[in-house]
Amino acid sequence: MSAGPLPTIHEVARLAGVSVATVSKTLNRSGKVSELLQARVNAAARKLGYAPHASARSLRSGATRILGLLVADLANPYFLKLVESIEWLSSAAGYSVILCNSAEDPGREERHLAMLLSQRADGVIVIPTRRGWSGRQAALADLPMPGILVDRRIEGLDLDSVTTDNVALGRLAAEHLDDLGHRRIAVIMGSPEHQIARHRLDGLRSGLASRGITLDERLIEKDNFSEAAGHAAAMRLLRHAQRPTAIFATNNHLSLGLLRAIAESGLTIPDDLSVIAVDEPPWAGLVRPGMTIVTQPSEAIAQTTVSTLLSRVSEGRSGVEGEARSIQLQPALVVRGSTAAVRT
Amino acid sequence: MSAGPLPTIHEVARLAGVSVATVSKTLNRSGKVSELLQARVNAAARKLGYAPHASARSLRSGATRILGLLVADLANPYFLKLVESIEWLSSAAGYSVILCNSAEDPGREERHLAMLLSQRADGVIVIPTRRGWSGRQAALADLPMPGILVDRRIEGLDLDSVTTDNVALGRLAAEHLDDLGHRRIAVIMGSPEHQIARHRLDGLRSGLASRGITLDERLIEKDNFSEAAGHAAAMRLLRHAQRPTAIFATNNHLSLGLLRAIAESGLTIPDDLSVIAVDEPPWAGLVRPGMTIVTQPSEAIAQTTVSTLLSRVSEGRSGVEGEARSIQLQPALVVRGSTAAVRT
DNA sequence: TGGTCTTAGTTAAACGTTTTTCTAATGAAG
DNA sequence: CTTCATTAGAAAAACGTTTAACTAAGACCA
Repeated sequence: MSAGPLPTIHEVARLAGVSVATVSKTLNRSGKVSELLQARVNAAARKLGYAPHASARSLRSGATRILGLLVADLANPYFLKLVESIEWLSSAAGYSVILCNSAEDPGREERHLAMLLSQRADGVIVIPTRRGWSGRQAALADLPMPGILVDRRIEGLDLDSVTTDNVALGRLAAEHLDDLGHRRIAVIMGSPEHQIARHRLDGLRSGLASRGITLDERLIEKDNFSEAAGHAAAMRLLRHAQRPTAIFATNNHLSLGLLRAIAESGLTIPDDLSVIAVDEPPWAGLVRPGMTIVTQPSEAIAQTTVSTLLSRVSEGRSGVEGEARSIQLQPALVVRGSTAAVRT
Repeated sequence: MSAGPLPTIHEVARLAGVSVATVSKTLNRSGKVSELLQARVNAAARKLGYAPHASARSLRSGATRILGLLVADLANPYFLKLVESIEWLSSAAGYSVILCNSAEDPGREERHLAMLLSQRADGVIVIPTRRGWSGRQAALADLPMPGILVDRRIEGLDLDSVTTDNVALGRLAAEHLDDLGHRRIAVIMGSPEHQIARHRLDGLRSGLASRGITLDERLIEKDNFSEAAGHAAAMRLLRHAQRPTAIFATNNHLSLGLLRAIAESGLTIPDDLSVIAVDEPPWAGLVRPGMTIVTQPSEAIAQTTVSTLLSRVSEGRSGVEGEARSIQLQPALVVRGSTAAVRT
């Protein structure tokens, strides 16, 4: 915070003894400029510490090289991983990222979207809030720039999307538990209105069914996605007359609550109970025998998201409409010590 | 992604039957416009779905209403909390945030800084990387917009800063452990070159000293800040001939490693060992008796940061130089079950 | 009545780029 | 020696705002 006003392209041009057009062409490597003048221009620019004015540039050129990243909930470690990767990839591709946290509040989400529109972001990546989309798909559909949904899809909205195959995720858990001989399997599923939770449960159910096992509906705990809810649900399950031999927690918060409940009950994993969770929480190392998990391919999701969006961006706003790509990526099973063969 | 080109202020003006100046004044509530015309303008703007072009606006007005947020390491939960709060407060104040993660890489940090300069952010918030600042303070000092350092300070750089009083933090830990009668106190401090770690250690040492206790230098484990380092250090301490009765881990990653080591050793907290950590990690609930911690006031830090920066912004670039404010906020002790009176 | 003050509104300049159009110079071809 | 392309570079227009400078119309006053 010392220098006065920043140098403009005109001052660079004057110092180099050329026209502003030549400076622009040199700095952008567009058009033909002789070696000699290029050298003079570059020297002048360096000497003055010239930094092109992004607003002026985008006003004229129509591109901002800014991406909007609208996240439903930054506190969710899985979303955070996505944010990290997306920021990394975007900046590698020469784009800056405006971060917006909607904190699961549709109102904030809408305001942020309006801001990104005013900002003329070249593209918008949206991890949408769980609720409040019923009447507001329009806000996204009418966006004049390319947009892409991540992790959660919005029903009835014709937009590119990248998500985990959550049915497959549930099925992976089912197959693993069956392989270990489990029959009394419980699920802490979170909110039954949430599409993702439903898909995971469906996957589990159908996976078990295809092995000839019927999921006991009384062992499905539904509530919300908080740690407290996970804890409460776990407590109910553990007090059950016939305790389940395995529990599937469909989300990070829930599994944290589950683990706390198990610790408080003095039970031992996996001797008394097998546990399988979703995604690698940062504290996975704390669970003694290691956590068996089904993971979403966050890296690949980020990568696909950014490359799909950027390809739409370069297609131009004239990109052929009505053929939204909806990409599903496959989860993976990571077996560690928290699941074991059922005691006979 | 449906509508064609976005409407400009001219089209709003034409539809409302007024001049563009009148539209501008109405929308910005600057200058005098009659009720009648205001109504016509607002109606026209709404009808067309007009969203002012931020680049054009800032080109002319000189302000972008964008803040740059340069974070040393997004994966650090404490920094993440700061990011969340800062984004929240900024957006409440009408500013958008460009998020940059330097991932502790000075090179990335420098490139991001250049980008924020080009972007003409109105202000820049920097949580600087640990290393690589020796020769590069210039990059920050020469920034033509207000900047502010958070969490870490850079020696010899005359810039506003908001940090935790880390000496006080160490002292809090010292007093608590002394109150419980601990004498053999170990520290897992991370890198000794890191100012923050040094301050915390200094605080612990001086706190103990003022109670007449000398910190055993052989129980100070120095390495880096990774979980692995924390684990290794803990293992060494636990194997010590005379095991310490309490361990102070100065950072989130380190305490995670420490807890893992304790779990693997089959020791019980706090019966065999008291543990005190810094900051509330998301998995604090997993530790059975609850974690005793010294917390940094992340909310207050974010608040102070944003308000200080924004006041600098409104002071204008002519803000009186050379009187950088360096603000220190006080940590707090949260006593839970992981510390207990030493066994006699 | 004629002059001066306000006031609501318009006109036009300016912000710093990119890009289209134009110019002058060089060289090749006839 | 013309004529015609080709080329490197310059001049100028344009992007969409804000804002300074201007104008016309009342209102007020002597």
